[in-house]
Amino acid sequence: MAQKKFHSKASKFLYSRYIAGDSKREEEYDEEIINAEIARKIYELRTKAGLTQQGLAERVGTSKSAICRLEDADYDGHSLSMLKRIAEALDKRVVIRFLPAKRPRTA
Amino acid sequence: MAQKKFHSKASKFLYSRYIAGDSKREEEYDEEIINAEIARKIYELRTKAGLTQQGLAERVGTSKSAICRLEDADYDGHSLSMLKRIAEALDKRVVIRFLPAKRPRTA
DNA sequence: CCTAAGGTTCTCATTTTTGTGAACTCTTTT
DNA sequence: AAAAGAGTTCACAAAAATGAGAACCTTAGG
Repeated sequence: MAQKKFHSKASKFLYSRYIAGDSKREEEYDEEIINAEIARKIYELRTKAGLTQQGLAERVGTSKSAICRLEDADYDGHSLSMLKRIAEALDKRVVIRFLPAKRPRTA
Repeated sequence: MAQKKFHSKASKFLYSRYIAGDSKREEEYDEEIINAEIARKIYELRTKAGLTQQGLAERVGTSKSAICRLEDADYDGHSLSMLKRIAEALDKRVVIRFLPAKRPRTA
């Protein structure tokens, strides 16, 4: 039934970015990495909850295409309100933190 | 120069909510509490960085009134993109987590 | 082969968030 | 007292996210 496509996009993205060794522009990618991480987390939580995109969509009160969009690593439009809705639907809560900017510098 | 109004709103909000003993509807407030927390954190980070709303606004690339809005505990429109901009301006990074819904139940 | 489930992508109307300036309060400084 | 600095609030235009349906791909099953 399902496709063997895990969170392929997110992974692929993280890989290509991290391995690329583009260390000088890491900061620029930080933003995109956060998006990819969120996408992956949503995917993870959804599948672990045994839900299809359709199923989660119903719980959240939106459409499958909207869920799909959220699980796209390239999606840059995450809002806190949506994350909260997702979390609630999966019996989780969202926590936001401001941590010191990681500057691994020369790895 | 400044006003002696700390993060009064955030505090007031958290107080009134927590102390109210409205324990049966805590979940409903969870959402609002997150907003209040974000507002407080932004205020905290900004002042600790020795910046005025105007100063932070310039770094972020927006107006003082926009910053003021973000520090309002009742503001419900936080977007991840804005939080990332704020974080970047303050040399921080945003971390999002989905934690198990806290159900302190009968405290 | 045909069908259905799960997922992806596209488009577009609607809703929400952001940007901005103005007006106002309070406080400190000159 | 007047002016300037910091913060708040309001209103409205501009930009961005969401809602939703349709079309499409792929795999699993009958």
